[in-house]
Amino acid sequence: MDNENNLIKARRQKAGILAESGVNLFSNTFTSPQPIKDILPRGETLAPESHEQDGGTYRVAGRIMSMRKFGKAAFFHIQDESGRIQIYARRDLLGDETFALFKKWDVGDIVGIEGKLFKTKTGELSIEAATLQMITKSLRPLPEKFHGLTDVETRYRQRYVDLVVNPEVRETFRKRVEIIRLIREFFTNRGFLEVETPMMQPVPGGATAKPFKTHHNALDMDLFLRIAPELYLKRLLVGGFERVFEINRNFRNEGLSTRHNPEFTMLEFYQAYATYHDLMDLTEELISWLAYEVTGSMEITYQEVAVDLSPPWQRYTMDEALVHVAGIDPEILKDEGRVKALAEDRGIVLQPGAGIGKAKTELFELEVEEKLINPTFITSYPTEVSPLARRNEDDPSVTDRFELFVTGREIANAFSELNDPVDQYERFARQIKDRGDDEEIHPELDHDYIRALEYGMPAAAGEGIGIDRLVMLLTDSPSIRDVILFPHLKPETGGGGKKKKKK
RNA sequence: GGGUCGUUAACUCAGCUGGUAGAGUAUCUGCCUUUUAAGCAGAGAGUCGCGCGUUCGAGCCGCGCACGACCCA
Repeated sequence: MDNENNLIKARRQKAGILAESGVNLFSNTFTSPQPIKDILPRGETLAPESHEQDGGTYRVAGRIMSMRKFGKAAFFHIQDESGRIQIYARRDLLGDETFALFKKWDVGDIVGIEGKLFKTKTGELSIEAATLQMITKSLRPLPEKFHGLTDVETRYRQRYVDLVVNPEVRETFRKRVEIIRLIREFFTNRGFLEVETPMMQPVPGGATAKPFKTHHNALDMDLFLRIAPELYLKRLLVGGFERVFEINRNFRNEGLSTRHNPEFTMLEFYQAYATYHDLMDLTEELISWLAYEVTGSMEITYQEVAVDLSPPWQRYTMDEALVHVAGIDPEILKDEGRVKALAEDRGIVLQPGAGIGKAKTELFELEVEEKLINPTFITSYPTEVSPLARRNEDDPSVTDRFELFVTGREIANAFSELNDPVDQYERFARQIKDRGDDEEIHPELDHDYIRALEYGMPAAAGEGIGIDRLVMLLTDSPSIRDVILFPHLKPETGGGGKKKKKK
């Protein structure tokens, strides 16, 4: 072990001494401790420097987070999942032999304590240890108690340490769990069925993105990690499930950033006999409710910017947004040539085949998106950029689609679904024909999906909400890596001496 | 992919104009039975991310690489 420093050596030595004295360093006999949180209220009526008279013995287990040793006594804090409490250990109560072994305990060890409750003269509720048990000896020192662990790289790579020492990180991930639980509750209460569809797909579809490729050996066939569950969920509408949702991972083989992880969690839901207007109402209700449940208010702060999630939310067509938010003359929007000229004037490079719809979308992304701080629905997306959405009945150049933006970021994407198999086939075929060597568009057509549509899919609306970005918003987290327990990082091996040591 | 910044003890960080490595916490030893970042005295602990170069001499200057952060595409 060339990576051991003197701190780890000291701990190994202490562990050795304890083991020679008959201490089990990894015991599993201290069962069913009480949650620390349940004990804390008993301190409310206790006076400083007094013992609880009729409380009996308490039994707690957790990790030692601080240690103040004296010659013949010590104070330390232990932390379990629910909270933290101070323990007082004194030699005259524990006996010379036990106390001598106790002196080999370190911050980071996981231990079990039994004893009576009392309050110190400074008023802190504490347990006076009557018995002590080593449960797990820790061989690595925890980060320093005052500054804690702040190096983001180490925090992401060694999330287990981050979780031990940074309570706000534990809180963020508890909130993430709560948000997902509430989403399930919300949809289940509205008659939606939670389903699981393939993560490994022979033809990846439902989005425009580069997929990860894998291989099934026994079948000797390539498979792709899904970029979206959409086409399978809509097959379920064909099958007669009228309201379905799925919360699971999508995988996209693209760059990493504060907003992109190669695997990310998506909520997708589909409702038969509904339109995208219904989904706007539903989305408004869902997210404002989540904010209230999780943060206690619909008015939140994200990275020091105030965001009001109270309904109703602003709704603009893309053209309206270009006029009202970007300040573009509405006359220009009527003319393909002038829109393209404006786009090029703003530095946008349009592909040869691009039409007015693509140009408007590019202008929107450049001039409007980041200005949409409070939740805003953008509707009437050009058909050109919406291969799976239903055309608007009055204006076939746009689709019955919306995207939701909050703090300048896309949070949701929804549309009334295209269910005409002929139209869908033609759009797929055109995409494939025009794909060139674009890896974001799969060269094979999903014939089975077309076949499903030919059986008839009820009119429906569907939506996807990026859970990670939603959790970022509701937990005020600046990076997607702050809301994913184990975000993807490059391997830490290689020349780096520091990295090697941390391994 | 491009730019900027960062990487020094286990953790958090200093390190001047290039002159041979520092602090606090943690660790070890001694004292200490109501502490709260406990205290007092002492000690040990480093491949300065990696490599090449410039130089009498590099943590510091140059080039390349790795990893990370932020911004841009």
